[in-house]
Amino acid sequence: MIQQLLTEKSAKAIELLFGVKPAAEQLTLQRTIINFRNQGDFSLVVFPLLKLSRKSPEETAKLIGEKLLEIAQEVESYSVIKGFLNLRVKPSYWINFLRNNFSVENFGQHEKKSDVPVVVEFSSPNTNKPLHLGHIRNNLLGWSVSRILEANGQKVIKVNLVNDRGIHICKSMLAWKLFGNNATPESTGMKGDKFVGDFYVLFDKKFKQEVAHLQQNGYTEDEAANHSNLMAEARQMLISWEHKDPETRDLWTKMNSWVYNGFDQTYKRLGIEFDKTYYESETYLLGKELVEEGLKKGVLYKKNDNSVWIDLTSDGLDEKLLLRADGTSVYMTQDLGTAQLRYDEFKPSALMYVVGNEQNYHFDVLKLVLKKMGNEWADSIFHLSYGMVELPEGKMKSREGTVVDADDLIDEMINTAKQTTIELGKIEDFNSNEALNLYKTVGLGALKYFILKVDPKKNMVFNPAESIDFNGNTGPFIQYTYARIKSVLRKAEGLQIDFGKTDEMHQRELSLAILNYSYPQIVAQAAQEHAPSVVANFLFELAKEYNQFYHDLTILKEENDDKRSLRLALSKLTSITLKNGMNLLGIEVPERM
RNA sequence: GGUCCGGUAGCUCAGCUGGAUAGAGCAGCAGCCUUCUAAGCUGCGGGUCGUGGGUUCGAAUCCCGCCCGGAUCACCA
Repeated sequence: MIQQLLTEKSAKAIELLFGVKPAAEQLTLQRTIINFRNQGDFSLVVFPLLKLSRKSPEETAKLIGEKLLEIAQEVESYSVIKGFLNLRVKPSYWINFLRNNFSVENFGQHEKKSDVPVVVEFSSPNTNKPLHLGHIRNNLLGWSVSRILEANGQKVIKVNLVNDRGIHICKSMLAWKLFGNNATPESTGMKGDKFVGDFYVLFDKKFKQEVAHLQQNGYTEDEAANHSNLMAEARQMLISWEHKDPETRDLWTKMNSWVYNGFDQTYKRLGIEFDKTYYESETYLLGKELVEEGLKKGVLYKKNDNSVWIDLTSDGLDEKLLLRADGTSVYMTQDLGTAQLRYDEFKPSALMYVVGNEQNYHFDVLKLVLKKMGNEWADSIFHLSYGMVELPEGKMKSREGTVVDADDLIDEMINTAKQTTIELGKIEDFNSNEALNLYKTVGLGALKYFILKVDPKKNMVFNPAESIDFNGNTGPFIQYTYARIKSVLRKAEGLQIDFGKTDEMHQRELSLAILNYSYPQIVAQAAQEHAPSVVANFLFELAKEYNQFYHDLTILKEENDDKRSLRLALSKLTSITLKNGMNLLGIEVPERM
């Protein structure tokens, strides 16, 4: 890596000049800022070195620059501006890099690191309502982070944990039973998850009516809720379910299968799949044994009513319930159990959970409880906490009907892509199938990029009133750049790429080469930070750089064979980098658009 | 109230392991297609980086106080 090499040689130069080896933190080598790119490619900051040199910044920089010309064959020239030593790397270095990499299809893929997998859990929907924009962010993040880890040579197991049981599921079941008239998704022509979701909403509506009615008869709000027949029936249904009552179980199986059918369609459209799906109905009893164990070890304790707790106050958290007085488990108990299950099953190097930041506390507790019970592997638990997607006026609220439905949004994006494409007159020679594929690719590309370009940690704002852009820092911009390059490459087929004795490069060529060169480092950084946004922002920069290159220089019409070869190689490599990078975001890239 | 996260241009976001004159995109204005795809390129206007202190040769970036916004502190999941 050239940065590392230049840093090492600089250290050497300093040692030779001033007789002292500089500390690592005294050596900052950065990409030369854009305004001074004509002066060099990388810059060494000399201020921290003045203590060693005991000379002015300018003089120090000059001395180091001269010395580097002697001892670093990669350095072509230097210039000094204020306290910055700008170094120009010999073009032959980049040419050599291009020669070796310009047609490497898996450019950016790191070598396999180990067979020990990382387990990534994401999506984890409830089966009582359809997926919405928040789920989309979760799914895209989980998918993309998995791809990024894979690109870094790690083995990844993508798992989904479906929340398919509980009182909320019983609510939609009960509503269907009481008010559904045996309707089905087939009989109504509805998507299964939407169909079931409507009954969940219906339950809530009927329940509120009942409560309001009771309140009119003199009950307080709390009393009314407690006297609700509907709620009592839902609770009874949960008990029946837990007793494996056949009729209840049949209804449950039937309605869940409708939901899964709907989810599968959405996952497929998003291009997402899992290696393994867990169901809470099968795992919700796990964790009780762990609690027994914890009691024996004295890590947990029982209160008078027989409920089981852990005291985390000494760690700055609170007391946390793990088993109710009646011995039933809570969310935390289940999660302890599934974590243990997953650890036993895969012996992974890390257990990753892609879950919204509203659950930060939950995961702090989860990790701590496991740790206190003596599980060293608890340290490998990583909560990939992401921010909420909000509307300009704040949170999405189902009550106010402001929740942005996943399918609707996808439809809308594909539709906009269609309109835009037709307006621009891009598809005269496309057959209908090609055209449909293009709309899908571009529409989803816009949506996915829009979401993934934002730092996962941060909340983000989505304004339904403005459609997601197709120009500027967007997915379609990058896709367009790719298609543009492919068009050039198609026309260049048969041309020999052979850059014999090219020894000088245009600034645009240089920048493009260096950006591509840094892509593998970007992939590593994205993995380290668990941030697809790192890749997204890089790709935008690269696409922008290519468009400038494309605008300023000719490629096919260049008559000098060496220059044309260099530009074709740069084009080819850029297309590969764009494609591979977009792939890490789960975004497809069209050959023409 | 405790804990955690955030506050950068009208809007959406980069930059945050300290380094050069704080960057993009959108929106606005002005240009560039008989030339490899104009979903592109170029230019203009737009900033007390919430605020007050501190550390440093140097602070949007690190530390402390305060203000504002959000999340969370459930025998819901």
